[in-house]
Amino acid sequence: MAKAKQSESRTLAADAYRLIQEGIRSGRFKPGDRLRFADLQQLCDMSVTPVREALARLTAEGFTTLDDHRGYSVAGLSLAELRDITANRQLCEGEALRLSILNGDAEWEARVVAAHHLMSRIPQGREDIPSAMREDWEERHAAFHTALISACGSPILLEICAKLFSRADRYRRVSVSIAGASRDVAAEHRAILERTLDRDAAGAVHALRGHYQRTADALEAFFEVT
Amino acid sequence: MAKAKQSESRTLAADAYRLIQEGIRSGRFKPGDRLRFADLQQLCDMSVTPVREALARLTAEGFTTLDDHRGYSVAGLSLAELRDITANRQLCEGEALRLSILNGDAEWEARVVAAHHLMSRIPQGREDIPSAMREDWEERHAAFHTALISACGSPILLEICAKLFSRADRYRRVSVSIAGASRDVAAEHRAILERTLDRDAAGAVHALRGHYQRTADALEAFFEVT
DNA sequence: GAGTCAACGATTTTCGAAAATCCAATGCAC
DNA sequence: GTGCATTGGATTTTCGAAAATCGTTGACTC
Repeated sequence: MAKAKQSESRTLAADAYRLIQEGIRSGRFKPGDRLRFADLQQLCDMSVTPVREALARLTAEGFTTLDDHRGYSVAGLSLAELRDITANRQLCEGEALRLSILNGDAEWEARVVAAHHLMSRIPQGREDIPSAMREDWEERHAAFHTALISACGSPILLEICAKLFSRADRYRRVSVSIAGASRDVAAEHRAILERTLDRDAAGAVHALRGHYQRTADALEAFFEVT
Repeated sequence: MAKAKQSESRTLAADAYRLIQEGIRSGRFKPGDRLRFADLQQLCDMSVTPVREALARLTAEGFTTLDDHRGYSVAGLSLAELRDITANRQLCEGEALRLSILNGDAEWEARVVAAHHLMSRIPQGREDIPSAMREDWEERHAAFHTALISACGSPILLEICAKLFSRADRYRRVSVSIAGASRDVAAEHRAILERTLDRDAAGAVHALRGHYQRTADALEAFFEVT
């Protein structure tokens, strides 16, 4: 009887979800890898049922794929998908940002400024910072982008954006080493922030779309080589 | 030992998914209803595991909601959500249609024309047609809208649109009786078709957005009364 | 009478094993 | 040697029961 202690969450299935997702995002499980239940049960220290539920959720979010009676695998990465994700993020987050600028109040502005500040306190481009710090930056980076669109007023749009963000995350992590090389990411973020606070919707959306485009281009260059 | 015969699909979980979704869309399970495993097991004639997997999928798609340790319920319907779904369909399907017009070839045009023809052969506005026929029309209606955007070149966008479509479907079914009352839905579809074949992207997108707006308005009127 | 707490019943969640399915390897006919 | 059916092992999928959890009832105190 495996006696997993349900450390942080309310169900074992939720723990399994986190563990497996982490394994995929960190690269422990590589694209295309088959995910055997026996292995995952051992990793998560629990029975098959919660693992199965976790995989169902991960599949719905595009992290894994399911072949009937052949089990689950880690979803593959491809240039085509990277471009597709980018295009849809530009569309959806662009619109969400536009709506936020239209609807957002002073509290929203405060959230955006605060999130940006937290992110700017950690240098991202440097190579020598410990990975724990990098992890921290990723988190604050995500928080900044979430704050930007948080006043759009559309729960569904926010959900779509969140899913696209976490899907894009896998691509970002593949190529951490080259990410900040020749770009001034901080300046791009500042530009988005300034135009947002100026309530310049068109300018802010343009800056955001450009930001994503440059991120995708950098990753694409990395992919070509590999 | 329940011996479900796995009629059409490759796994029992897939059968359960279909059965429960049908139960929700048909109104057998009403918004807010709690979905007890005991009931669903009896309905589907299978054990708890595949039912659980089906509910996980349905939850990811917005048909049901999950409270930890309190089980699943049918997602509620609300005016706010209807408006939200409509707005996002206008955004996403609008863009998908624009891209399709940009990229689509003659084969795509043929698919669109064919789908429209099939749909136009069934009168939708009439009250006295059997529900089986109405079911048929719904199917062809969905096929028409799918065909319109099928050449957009973005699998992710197509997936988003499909999910939004099936979510909107629940609202449509609540109010079948008033649907075609004071509108000429067929004319709206024709307008979309014509502008699409003319490769008039802006016009086609405008017509599509208007189509969804009017659909939502009609449903909204129904909701207000109820 | 209002409030707290323990025990119960209903329900979900998880388990470990059985059944079903797939893939690869083997044997056989031609 | 090639093609086809068959068997075996590995893996997924499903089962039925046990464990955990929640909401409620009822008793008890203040």
